[in-house]
Amino acid sequence: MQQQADKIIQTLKAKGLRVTPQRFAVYEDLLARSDHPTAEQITNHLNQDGPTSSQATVYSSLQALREVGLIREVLLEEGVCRYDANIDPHHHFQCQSCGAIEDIAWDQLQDLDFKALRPGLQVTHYEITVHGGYCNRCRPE
Amino acid sequence: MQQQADKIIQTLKAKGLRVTPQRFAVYEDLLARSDHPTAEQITNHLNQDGPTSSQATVYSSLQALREVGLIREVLLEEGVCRYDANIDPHHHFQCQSCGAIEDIAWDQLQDLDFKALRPGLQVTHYEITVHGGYCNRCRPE
DNA sequence: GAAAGTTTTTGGAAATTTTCCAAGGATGCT
DNA sequence: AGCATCCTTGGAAAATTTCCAAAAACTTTC
Repeated sequence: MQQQADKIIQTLKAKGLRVTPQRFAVYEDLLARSDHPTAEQITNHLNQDGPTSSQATVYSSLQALREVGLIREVLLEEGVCRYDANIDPHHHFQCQSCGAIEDIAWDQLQDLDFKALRPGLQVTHYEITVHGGYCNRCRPE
Repeated sequence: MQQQADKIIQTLKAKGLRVTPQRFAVYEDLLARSDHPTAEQITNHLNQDGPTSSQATVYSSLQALREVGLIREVLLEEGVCRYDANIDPHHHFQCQSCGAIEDIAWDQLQDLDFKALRPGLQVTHYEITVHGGYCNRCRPE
């Protein structure tokens, strides 16, 4: 695990961010989970064994990490901004029963052809959101 | 335009909603524009020539219209919930310069094949969000 | 390794957006 | 028209995010 910590430190430094315990913790937490937590969920998780990061710091850290491209937002529900440390291109699936979000690997869906779009519209990035079905936990038997 | 108004009234009634001036106005406004406005933008637009709908009513109307499936949310920016009266399946394009959102007709992108997804995951709906390029207003030169 | 110069953290206040509430008003049915 | 129900309203409340100035921490420099 020490190697993992070193790698996080090197990553943060490489992006020009100072390595503080709070920022480290936010990024480490996001890297370790795949449930696309909200800022509040991250704050609670970090502080569950004694206070380590204030609310304002978590927001600030998330913003800093997002600005340098280490994490990104996932917006699938009204009024809920979730975060994801998986910055490789990928798609999302949301369970229609419990709302859980899981990743869909990029190569599980074929590449799209944008030739039919109106001229002059050059695509830099796209993403597919899939609704329906049930996640592992909600699967009916 | 009278026919358009009658049609809106019939549509609302058919969904079991009472036709009030405020609810009519919210739906009419959304039908008439394609810029995916926020609740605040709708409120301001409706009240620009004298007060017609309170803030709470606009939110309430939007919620009622969404519950019966006449409008839907569009979530592309953090903390911003936009609304769209186009409920036919379609995709969205967001201009990377000004953030404007425009629709992409469903048949301009090929249908996706979900065979590669894990078993048991039946897809009920999906949607593609395209970032990049420039909208008509931001087109360079 | 201490001082200097930044950047970051913090708690609390403030801003923003959305929801709640109870009262009065409007709508659709008979 | 009368009635039951649903809707609107202003204001308060809730929920989420940002701002602020002071204190603390990180990095660099000497």
